Amino acid sequence: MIFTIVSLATSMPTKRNKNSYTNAPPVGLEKLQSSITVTPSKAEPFYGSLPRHVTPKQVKKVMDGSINPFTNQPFTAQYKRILESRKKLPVYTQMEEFYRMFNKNQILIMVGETGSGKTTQIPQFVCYTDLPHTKGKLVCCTQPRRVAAMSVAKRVADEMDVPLGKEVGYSIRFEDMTEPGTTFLKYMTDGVLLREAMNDPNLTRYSTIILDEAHERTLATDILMGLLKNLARRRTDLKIIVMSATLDALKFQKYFSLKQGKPAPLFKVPGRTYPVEVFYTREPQLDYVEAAMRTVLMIHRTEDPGDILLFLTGEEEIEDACRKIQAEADDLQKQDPGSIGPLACIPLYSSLPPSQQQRIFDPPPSSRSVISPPGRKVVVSTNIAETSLTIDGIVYVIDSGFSKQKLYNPRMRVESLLVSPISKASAQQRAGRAGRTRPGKCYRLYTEHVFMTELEEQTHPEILRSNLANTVLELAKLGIKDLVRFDYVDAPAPETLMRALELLNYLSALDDECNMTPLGAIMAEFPLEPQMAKMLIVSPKFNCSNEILTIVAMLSVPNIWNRPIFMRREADSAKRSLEVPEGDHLTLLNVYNCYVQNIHNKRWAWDNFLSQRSLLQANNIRAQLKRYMEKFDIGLISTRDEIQLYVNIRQALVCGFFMQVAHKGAGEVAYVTVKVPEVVSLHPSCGLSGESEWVLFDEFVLTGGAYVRTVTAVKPEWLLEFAPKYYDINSFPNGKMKNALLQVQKNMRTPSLSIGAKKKKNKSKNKKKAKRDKNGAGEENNKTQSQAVTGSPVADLTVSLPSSLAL
DNA sequence: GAGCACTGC
Repeated sequence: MIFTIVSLATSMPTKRNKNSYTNAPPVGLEKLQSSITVTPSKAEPFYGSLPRHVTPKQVKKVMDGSINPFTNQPFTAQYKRILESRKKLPVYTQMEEFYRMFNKNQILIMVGETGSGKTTQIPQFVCYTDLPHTKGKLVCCTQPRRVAAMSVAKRVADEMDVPLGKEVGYSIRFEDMTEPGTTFLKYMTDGVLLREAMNDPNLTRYSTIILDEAHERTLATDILMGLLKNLARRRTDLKIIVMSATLDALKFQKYFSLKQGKPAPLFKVPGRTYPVEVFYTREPQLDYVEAAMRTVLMIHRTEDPGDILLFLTGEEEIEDACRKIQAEADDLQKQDPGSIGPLACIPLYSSLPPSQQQRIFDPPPSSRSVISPPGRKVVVSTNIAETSLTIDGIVYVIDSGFSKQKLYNPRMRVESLLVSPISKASAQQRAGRAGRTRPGKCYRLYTEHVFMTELEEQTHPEILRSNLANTVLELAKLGIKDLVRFDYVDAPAPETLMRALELLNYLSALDDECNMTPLGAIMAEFPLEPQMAKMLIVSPKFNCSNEILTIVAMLSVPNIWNRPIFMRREADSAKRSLEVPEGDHLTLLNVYNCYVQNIHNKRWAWDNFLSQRSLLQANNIRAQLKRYMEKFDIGLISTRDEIQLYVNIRQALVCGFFMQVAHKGAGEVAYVTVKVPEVVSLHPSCGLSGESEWVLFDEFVLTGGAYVRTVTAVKPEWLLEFAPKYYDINSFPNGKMKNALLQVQKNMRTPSLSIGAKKKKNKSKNKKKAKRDKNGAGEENNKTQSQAVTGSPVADLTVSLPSSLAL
């Protein structure tokens, strides 16, 4: 494979640039510092200052002073030390420009590349002029990830010389490190701010809201942008800063334009990274995994010391590549130990246990002898290393050009993962990972032509790739009635919105005019998918809310089953011993109960091939949801008799998941999903024993084939009884499914028939009818889909509310 | 008889 050097990655400043930051402070700053006279221990450094009228000169004076203006305590030596390093950040040198723009404008777009210091400094700058503590307000800064919110808050607390959780804090799910009345600068995940908006649409607590990493376009950030743009008109005192990477700036400037045709002002700060040389292949590569392996070995043989980061798409691919690279590199070294050093290949993906993930920070292997060259570390990673994790010492990046991306198919109502080409922005981000500690190289396993002509500029924002049921419910709770005309940065497909509305209507969360029902208002408060929220809220009616609470928590965490490659048989047999024959949902309940019984046995999870991390997380989520249940006075109820309990649970499942049901007629091989017919198989991990004509499932996955995963057997009578609106038989296309349901309905009306007789009758009738209906069923299906969207009056609204709810 | 890209409440 031949690479050609084509370009230096754009927007990477040269090394000289960097030195100018570290060695010599900008002229203006130097002058200013020497002219500052430190006022000795004056009690109020901000005495007489008005919020938003503080000048940069005053700010610098206070920063360089001896008294912390926010606590009136003397600054520590650590503060002074950190301040000196802060002064070297690119953003610090543009403080005056920032204040000029911030004081003059309500909305500001800010662009700052890696290393500019925007995430740590801008919120502090804002505090120095906003003086939120003087008016009982807060400044907040959102992050897409929990870890970032926590670690940045810690850093900024140190920089401001205050304990974390006091003046500076953070708020993430399960953890609120703030002190009401004291905290005035709060880092938080975007999801938490969105939750706060649901209870206070004016976000009155905040004087300034900063959305960081807006270019990542998470669902929560996108919705927040829409809300804030609107809120800015109602609350003219609120200031908004949207921070992003360069490429998206103009889009955000136009979106946040307050006056027609006048884009929002842009504040731009250069980054501080090293140049990265980019190489492309001359020819397209048919097999990128193979090409990647050859490139790793080529670098190892011929390039200077420095670690390698290789981007592939998923766990299996990564483990496979690691084994092969390791084997080949070991061979090479054996053959020629004098000129080739040892190589350590380390996999990285999110489902890896944390101890394994830590390995990426190990130093490269040391050379075996004095004459042999130094060792090299190769990290083979998913996209997790693109944004979430930073590895120091990476000099070479190999970019396969692919990643797994979530896609939503509104017609099939299925979210699935698909290996897809990355965007230019993503390719640039990957390349940048090579230039964090010194100049680096990036090898792209595709041609420059492909890069220029075939890659999209940006990765499609999440809002265009997701099932929006949850988002639509949140918007409804936020009082957004007209979803189609909501001011999205990028509007989702109308069909996706229709699907969400349809689901919420069937769940009785929205009425036929799309008004939120009392039930919907409570559902929106739960941090759950609408199906699960509904199921949990109605579960006291079935005397099993205690158990449904557990099941919902277990369904909210990543896969709990460990299955190590060399111990599959043992893992499978351990799983079998925990399985409940009626269905996987009951198995999850059983696993959780066993986990709690053995909570003091640290080896229990390990011995049973279960993920300790997922079980712990389920326990956390269960506790949080339990608090919500108490808040809404939803009773925790159990049923003593286990047989009855299991029936009750399966009935409660139907109340949430009646749209996720598949049917297999007698004598048929495959299951077919209801209403929108798709042929599906039970996922091999499914523990359901025996034949079950009707099954309810949690997930529909498209991997190789169409599978349903986490499956429980249900009775068709329950479908008709607990979801009469969806199972309105007239809305079904003629065919086997309709006949089966008609038969069930008939039997429900004539309960005098014995069970045995019922079964016989069913069978013979179904067969005859099935033959008649064989033709033309496909056409009918299409009709049903469009009918389903309009829907009929909410028949089961009254049934949906638990009697314990006084509404 | 298959496989959880990555986040978040």
